[in-house]
Amino acid sequence: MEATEFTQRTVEYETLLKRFKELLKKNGYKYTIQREVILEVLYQSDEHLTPESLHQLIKERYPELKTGIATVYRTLSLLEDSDMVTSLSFGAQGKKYELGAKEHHDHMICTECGAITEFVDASIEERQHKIAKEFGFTMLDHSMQIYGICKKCKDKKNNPTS
Amino acid sequence: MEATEFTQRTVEYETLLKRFKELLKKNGYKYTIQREVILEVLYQSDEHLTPESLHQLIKERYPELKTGIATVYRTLSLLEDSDMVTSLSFGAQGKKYELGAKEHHDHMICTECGAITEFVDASIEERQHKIAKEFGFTMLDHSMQIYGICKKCKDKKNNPTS
DNA sequence: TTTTTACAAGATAATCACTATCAATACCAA
DNA sequence: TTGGTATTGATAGTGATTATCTTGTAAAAA
Repeated sequence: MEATEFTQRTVEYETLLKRFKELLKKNGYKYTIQREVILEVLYQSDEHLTPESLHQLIKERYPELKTGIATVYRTLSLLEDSDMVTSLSFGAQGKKYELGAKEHHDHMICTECGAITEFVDASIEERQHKIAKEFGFTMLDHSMQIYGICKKCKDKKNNPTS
Repeated sequence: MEATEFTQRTVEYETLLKRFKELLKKNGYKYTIQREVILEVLYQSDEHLTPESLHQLIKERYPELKTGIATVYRTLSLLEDSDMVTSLSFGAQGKKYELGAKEHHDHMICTECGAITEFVDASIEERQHKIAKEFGFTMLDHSMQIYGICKKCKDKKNNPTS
C-alpha cells in the first residue's frame, strides 16, 4: 500500500518521492508507508512544522496508520541527515522542520507570534562563501535568522482591537 | 564578600562588573556573589559555554559557594535579557553562552570538532537591516552560522598522524 | 509464493535541558 | 540593626527528544 490512494500528487512530488526511495535503498533502509506519509505531509504543508504538529497532521489525514510520534522523530532525523529537510532551532522550545528540497533561503522569525518568513539575498550568500574561504573553512551549510517583530504584530500593538 | 578575594582581575573586567552592578541596580535586582561569579567565570573563559559546563567550572573554582544549577540558568537569562551575554542554539543539545559585551559577531562552527570561530562582516550586517526594513520587520536581533569543516580538521584528514 | 530475516513501527519508559516551586537565606534601604 | 523582599539551593515538574523492547512487515532468499 502506498499513500497514492489517498492524495493526488504532482510531478514535483513524484520526483521528490523517487529521490527519497533511492536514498533509502542506497543506505540500506526500507521503504515504509509511514516514511512516505511523513514526507508527503511535509510536502503538502508550506509552514514550518514541529515534530508534534507534523504528527498531529498525520493522525488527522491518515488515522488508520496510527503513526507514533517516535517514528516521526526517527524519520525527520533520517531526512535531515540526508539533507532532504532542514531544521530551525528554538532553544528549549524545540525545532521546526521544513522540506529542504526547495532552494536555499534564510529566515525572519517573529518573537511575538512565532511566524517565520523566508527570504534569500544573493549578496549575503556571496559574502558567506568569501568569508568561509578566507578562514580556510569548507562550508557545508549555513543559516541566518533575523529576530524581531513582524508587521502584523506591530500593527496589532498600535491598534489593539479589544 | 566579593569574588575579588579569589582572582586577580583586569581593568577591562572591572568595567564590565561595574556595568553589571549598575544594570542590577537600575532594574531593582540585588548584587549577589553568585551573580558576580557567573559573570567572572564567563569572562575568564574564552569558549562558548553550556549552562552545565559553566556550572561545573564554578563548582571547581568556588566550591564553597555551592552554586546551584538553577541559579546559573537564572543568571544567564538575566544577563541575556540585558544583552550582556548572547546564546547560540543547538537544537535538543541546548544552548551555548558567551559574554556579549564585546561587539556583535557571527559564528563559524566546525561540524567535526565543534570549534567555534567568530567573525563580523559589515556588508552582511548592512544587508540584514535593509532586508528587515523591506519586510516591515523590526529587527531586534539576528544570528548567522556557517557550518563546515575547519582548517585544522581538514589538515588532520589529509595528513593523519596515527 | 512462501519463508526467512533484519529493519522498522508503536508504545512507553528514560533522559536531557530547562523551569517552577518553596522554604531558608541574604541583600540593602530605612 | 532590622525588616521586607529578592535570591538562593534543592528538587520536583515539564516538554522535547531518545532509547528500549516487543511485535509487525518490507524485501531478499528459497
